[in-house]
Amino acid sequence: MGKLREPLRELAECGLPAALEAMGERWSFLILRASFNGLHHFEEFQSELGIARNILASRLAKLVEHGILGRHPMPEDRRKVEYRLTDKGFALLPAMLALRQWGERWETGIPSSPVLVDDRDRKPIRPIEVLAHDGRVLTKNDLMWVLPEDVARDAEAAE
Amino acid sequence: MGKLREPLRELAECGLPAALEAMGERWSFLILRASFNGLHHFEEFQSELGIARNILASRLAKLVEHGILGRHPMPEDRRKVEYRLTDKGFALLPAMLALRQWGERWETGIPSSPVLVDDRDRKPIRPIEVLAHDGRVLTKNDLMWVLPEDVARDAEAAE
DNA sequence: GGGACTAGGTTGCGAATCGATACCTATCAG
DNA sequence: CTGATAGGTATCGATTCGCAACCTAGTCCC
Repeated sequence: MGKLREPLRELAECGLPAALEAMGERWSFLILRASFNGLHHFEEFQSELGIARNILASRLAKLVEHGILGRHPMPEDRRKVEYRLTDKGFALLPAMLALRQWGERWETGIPSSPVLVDDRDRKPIRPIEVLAHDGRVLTKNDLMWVLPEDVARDAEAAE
Repeated sequence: MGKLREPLRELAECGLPAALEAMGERWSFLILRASFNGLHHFEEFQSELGIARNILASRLAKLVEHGILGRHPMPEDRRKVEYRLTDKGFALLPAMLALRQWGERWETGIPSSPVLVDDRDRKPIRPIEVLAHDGRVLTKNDLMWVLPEDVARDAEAAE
């Protein structure tokens, strides 16, 4: 990726700041992970994560506000509220996995548990990687940043 | 992913907390993005991101300490220091892209710029997704969490 | 060599955020 | 009615953030 012509001083618009606005706080990803793992209730998050109640309340509210979690009061026990991932929240799975996988590979060294598998054959998913249009795995020197207007048009049939 | 047998109360060990320890602060990902985009110097980060100088100094120090950025004093102008991504830092690219892509899709709606392309054909990379062992794209209902000991062994030849 | 300038920080201080703990309000079970 | 449970608030001290001013090498130019 040294292939960049000029340093591209203008980082310009990018979804990253927006994503960080929703997910940037320290506990947000951990709450999300807990959601992915099937936890739904305030007390479950609290005791699993050991987070302070006021912080948890405020993070849950923020995640709900951003449409990442849905807040569903339970009709059969009106003390209870279920927090469940929305589609938008679910769409954070690749980001969460990529981060987790990085931590596993470069920080802890120990394989995470539980593991996400394809339920067809129960084999673990592939590591999250950067792939080319045609599926090749791309590494450092295969990559290049360009402005959208310089992107090769997709000639559908082309080869 | 409702396929989970029991809610897996024990989230157990996972690389995520470790990753967040390194990258969990608000500016860390933005500094990283700037690095990916070819910025190398303190003043460049500062003026590009608009971050306070003391915060920038402390984030850079932390990223260096975690081995995500390397700090290289320049021999030909000894006032200057270059911060460059290490391999470990580079390995955060999928996480950064996944987050950015999520922000783009679910928050801003506008395509990010610059765009990362395969330098072979200049076509944009694929979106970051969860893939099965064999490359199929997996969605919500194809996924399942299991404990590592219950994972189907990789019979190499199998089908 | 001397003065101006530049790169990369550090220091101080007020404002916002975090975290632990205690408390509150519905609801439910017996 | 009584006690326990779920999901929060309120309070308060400890951190962290963000702005601005300042500092220190090293460089540039004459």
